[in-house]
Amino acid sequence: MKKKNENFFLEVYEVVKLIPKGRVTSYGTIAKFLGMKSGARMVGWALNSSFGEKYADLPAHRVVNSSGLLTGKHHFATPTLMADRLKEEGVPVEKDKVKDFKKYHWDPAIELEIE
DNA sequence: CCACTGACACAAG
DNA sequence: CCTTGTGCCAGTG
Repeated sequence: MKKKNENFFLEVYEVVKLIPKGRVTSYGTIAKFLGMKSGARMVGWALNSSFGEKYADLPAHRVVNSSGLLTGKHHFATPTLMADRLKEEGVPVEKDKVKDFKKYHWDPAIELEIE
């Protein structure tokens, strides 16, 4: 028997860590990339489950919802940390939302294929 | 075992 | 564009 979907967590972390600077992705994209089409919630759950542990290196601020909205900013140390960090990375944020999200959207299934 | 919750996504109004 | 409702999987009480 397998070890449950624990591997799923690691996959999420890996993908998130692979997100290049100045780029953002969505929970649904990661979920789909991992094969969980409807597991978008699980992605966020996975992050929240390990956020603050050894995965502090996890750039969760680069992960937003399908609309580019910073839904998880409330879980950061400060609600402005996420938006502020994205701006530092070079991603314009407008009203807790990534500007030109489509343009900054990073898709592992595609980007990783090109590399 | 059942009910509620959650860093979402999609459809309809 | 915004709000509401439903579906999804897993965890917690």
